Amino acid sequence: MTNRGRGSTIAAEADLGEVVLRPVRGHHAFESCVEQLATGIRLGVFPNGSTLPPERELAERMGVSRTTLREAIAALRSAGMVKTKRGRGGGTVIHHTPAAPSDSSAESSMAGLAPRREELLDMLVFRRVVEPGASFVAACRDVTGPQRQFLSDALAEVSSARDPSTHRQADSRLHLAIASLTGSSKLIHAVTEVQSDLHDMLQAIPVLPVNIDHSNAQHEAIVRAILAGNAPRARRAMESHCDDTAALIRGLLG
Amino acid sequence: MTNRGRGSTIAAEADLGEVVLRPVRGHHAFESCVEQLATGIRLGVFPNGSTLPPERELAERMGVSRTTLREAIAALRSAGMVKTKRGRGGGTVIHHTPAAPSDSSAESSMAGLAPRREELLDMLVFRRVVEPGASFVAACRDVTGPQRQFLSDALAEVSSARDPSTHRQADSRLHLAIASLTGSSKLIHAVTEVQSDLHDMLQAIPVLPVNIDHSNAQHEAIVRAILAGNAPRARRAMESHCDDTAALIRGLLG
DNA sequence: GAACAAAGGTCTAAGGTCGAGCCATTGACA
DNA sequence: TGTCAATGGCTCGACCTTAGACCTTTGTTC
Repeated sequence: MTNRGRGSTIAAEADLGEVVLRPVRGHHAFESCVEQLATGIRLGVFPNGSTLPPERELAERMGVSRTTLREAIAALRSAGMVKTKRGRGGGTVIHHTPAAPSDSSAESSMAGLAPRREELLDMLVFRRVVEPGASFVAACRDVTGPQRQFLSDALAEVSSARDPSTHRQADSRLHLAIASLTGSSKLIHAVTEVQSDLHDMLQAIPVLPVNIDHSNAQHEAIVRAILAGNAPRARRAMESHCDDTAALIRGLLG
Repeated sequence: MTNRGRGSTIAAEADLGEVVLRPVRGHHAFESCVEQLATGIRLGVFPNGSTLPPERELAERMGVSRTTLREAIAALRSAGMVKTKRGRGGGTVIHHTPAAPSDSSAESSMAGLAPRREELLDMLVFRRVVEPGASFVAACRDVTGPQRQFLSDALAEVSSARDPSTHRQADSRLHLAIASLTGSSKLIHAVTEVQSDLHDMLQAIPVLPVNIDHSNAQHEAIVRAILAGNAPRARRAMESHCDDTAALIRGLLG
C-alpha cells in the first residue's frame, strides 16, 4: 500500500506500513469506560461491597468527562453490577452477581469466543512475553515488607479459593499483584489487558481440579522466586505457567 | 481510593484499583492520527518519496472517519512532512524534512524531554520486556525466504547508514522488522510505541561512532540468532542491546 | 479526443463528548 | 439541631467525529 509501483524505489519495507498502522481507538469513550470498569469488577480488582472512587475523581483518572463516566456507571447499574447511593458517604458500590452458570459443554461455551479467535490467539503470544517479563522485573525490584505481604496474601487467596469463580478472580488478582510490583504502568496495563481476555476464556471453560492444583503449584513457584529475587527463575516459572494455560486454551479454540 | 474505610473488609488489594485504571484514550482521534502518521514517517516506516495509501483506505484501517484523517493529513502538510497531489495517480507523498539541527549540547537537548521523564523511564522498563520478547518469538517462528531477506536487508541498511539521521531511521526499521516477524499485532504495536519514544530521545542526544559500532555488532548478533532459530540467544542478545541503550539514556536523563 | 477510473476536496445532518455550573441528598460534626 | 461537606443527578452550549453523498482534478485507455 505504501508503495504502489511508483514514486518509491524501496519496495521491501512496504509491509511495515501495513502492520504499523492500527485503529486509533477501539471503541467510543463510553464503551471503553464500561469495559474497563466491568473488567476491574470481574477480575476482582474491586472487591464485592467496596466503593468506587467518587465520580469526579474517577472521571479525571480515566481521562473522560463526568458525563461519559456517568453513562458508563449507569450501564453497569442496569446490568446489576453496581448499586449507587447518593449523599455524603454515598457512592457506587460494587455488587458482584454470581456468574450465570453456562451450559457445561466446553465447545458451546467457547463458541461465543469464536469471532475473537485471532485476537485471543494473539493475546496468548503477547501474554507469553509480558507476564514472564513482569515476573522478571518484579524479581529484580527491592520488594518491601508490605509488598511481600501483599503478594503472599494474593497467593494464599488463590490457593484457598473454594469455588471456580472465586478462584478465577483470585488468580487474576495475583497476576495483577505481580505486575504492580514492577511499578511500571505500561507493564501493568499490558497485564491487565491480557488478564481481561484470559478471564473471558477461562470462565467459558470448565477447569478441572487437576488444572487448579497444577496452577497453584506454579503460582507458588513464581512467588517464591520473586520473593527470593531470582529473576530468571521467576521468568521461567511464569513461562511454564503461561505455556500450560495457553496449551489448554489453544486446544479448545482449535 | 477503592476502599475508604467503609464498606469493604479487604484493604490490602485497594492499591490495585489505583494502578489498573488508566486514561481511556490519550487524545482525540485527530491527534492520535497525526501522531501515528508522524511517527511512521519519522521512524522511516514510510520512506521518503513514497505515497500513503488512499485516504479512504487509510481512514478505514485507522478506524477513523475520512474527515478526521484528512484533518490529520492537513496538519502534516502544514508541517511540511507531506505533499498532496490530486487526481488519478495522485496522493499524499512523504517528504522527509532534514531534522532541524539541535544545539549540540546533550543537556539542553534532553531538557525538552524532562517533563516526560517518568514516562520515558517507564518505557525503558517496558522495552526491556517487549523487545527481547519479540526477538524470542521471532526466532521461534518459521521464517520464510522473503522474510529472511527482509530482515537481512534491514540489517544491512543500519550497518551502512552514513549520517546519524539515516541511521536512526534504519535502526527503528530493523526493530520493527523483527517485531513484524512475530506476526503478533499486539507485540508489533508495543514495539512501535517503544520505538517512537526511543526515537525522540536518541535524536536528542549526540550518538558517538563508538556507540554505533557497538550497536551494529549487537544488531548482527540478534539477527543471526533469529535466523538460526535460536530463541534464547536472540532474547539475550536483544536484552544486552536494550540494556546498553537504556544505560546511555538513563545517564542523560539523570 | 472521449470515456473512465482513481484519487483528493467539500458539504451536511446526526450523534458523541466535553466542561462547567448548579441542584438534591445524605451523613458528619459542632 | 443546624450547618457543612461530600457525593450523585442534571442541563446546556461548544466542539469533535461520523457516515455518506457529491464535486473536482488528473492520468490512462481506447
